[in-house]
Amino acid sequence: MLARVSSTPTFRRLPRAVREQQMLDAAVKVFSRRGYHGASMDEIADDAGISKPMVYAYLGTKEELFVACLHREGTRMMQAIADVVAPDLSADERLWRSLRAFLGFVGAHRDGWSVLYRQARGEQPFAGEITALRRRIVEVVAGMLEDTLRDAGREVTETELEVVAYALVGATESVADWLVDHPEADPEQTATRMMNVAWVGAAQLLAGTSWRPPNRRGEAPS
Amino acid sequence: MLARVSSTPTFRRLPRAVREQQMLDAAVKVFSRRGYHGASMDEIADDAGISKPMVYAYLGTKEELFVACLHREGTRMMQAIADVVAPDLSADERLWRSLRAFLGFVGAHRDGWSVLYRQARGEQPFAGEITALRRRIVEVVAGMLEDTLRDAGREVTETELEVVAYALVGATESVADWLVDHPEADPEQTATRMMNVAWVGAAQLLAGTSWRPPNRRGEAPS
DNA sequence: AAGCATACCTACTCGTGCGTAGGGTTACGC
DNA sequence: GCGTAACCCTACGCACGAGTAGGTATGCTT
Repeated sequence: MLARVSSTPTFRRLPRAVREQQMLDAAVKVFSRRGYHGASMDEIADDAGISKPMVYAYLGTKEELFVACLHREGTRMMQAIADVVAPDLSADERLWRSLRAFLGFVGAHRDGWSVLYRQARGEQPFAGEITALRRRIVEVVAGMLEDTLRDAGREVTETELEVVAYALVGATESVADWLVDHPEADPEQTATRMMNVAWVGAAQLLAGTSWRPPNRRGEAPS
Repeated sequence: MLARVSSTPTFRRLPRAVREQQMLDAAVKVFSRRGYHGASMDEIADDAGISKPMVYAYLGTKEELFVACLHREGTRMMQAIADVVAPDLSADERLWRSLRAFLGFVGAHRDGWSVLYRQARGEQPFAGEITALRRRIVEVVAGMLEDTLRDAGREVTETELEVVAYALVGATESVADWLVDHPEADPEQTATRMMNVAWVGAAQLLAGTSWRPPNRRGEAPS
């Protein structure tokens, strides 16, 4: 039995920490391309240049591996935002910087985060985890809105705030998706456009300019 | 071999069209609860009160079955909107009615459409189909915006329009999700809130009130 | 009443892919 | 140099679930 005929002797044994990162890189890549179920542990192991039992030894089951991917990429994304946002900034500036950082991040890693994120929202085992993350983000956004609103001396119910925040978050996710499959688009400019519709809308709304349903024809009042 | 010991003799043979609907009902239910992969054909058949080969005979493979679900629910949703929108209405009224109908529909079928929709966006085989549908909707929304904008005598690039439309669509989807897991919420009122942020934002924006990125500190101009 | 199409079933095959048993080899401490 | 612990492998067991083969009963037509 001839072993390792030729090929670069890159088969050096590597410390655990390094291999784990390589595995995660491979996993993110394969999960993104094939989806959670479409991805096989064999392919991930193969892509990481390692054999399957190693993956199990280091990162656990497929489900745990996916969570680990989600966790790493999610943390990176949050970090990218945290790096540019300081708590002493005004609410609109905080929102602007977050948006900029977020779309910049998505644009820079066109696969990876946003793809995993979409995957996770569908699959039962992860939907909960993702929903929790999403809720945290919504609360931050709602907080920003509330700050501005308080300065303007306006009262709004919590539900109202929540819905508006959900709308903003959803809009941003959607625009991020758009960014992912428009490689020629500039994240910076896209962020500006997004900020336009989001902030102008929210600001005007909170300032009191509200839209009311028309009652023109055939709408029976109760 | 005793067959059918007791139980209601509901085991009457039913015409194909009826059974197909029962199967689709069961499929939608199971797919929503378990997700595409989590659902088994056995469970769907069981839930429909029928055996597996029947499902294959009438609706084809699992993938085809899921597409059939998507198709039926999607058509129902589109129909709910088409029922209340006439082409001779003003753009804002068209948008308002669509929104109202959409959130009303989602609210009325709290599982079903929106859950399947989320599922489909993640899985590779259906992502294409869903993206196409989504694009059509985005184009409709973009059309509404363009109409209004043309009336206001303002010029905007197609890309700008597309991004704003994507933002609006994403925001609506997100709010729909919120509605799904807030059973106590009123779709009508939610639609109004949504219209507030969407339309006021878009209208103000297209009227020329745009937000510009601040250039306060340390931002080197190119 | 015979014929026939359609509705319907039980009981299989078989691929796929997760997870593991059990064993080799390299580095590092002593 | 020698033990020990970490790294890494080939090869398998096994469950699960999609899809099917082949046969039975029922109602509708003539």
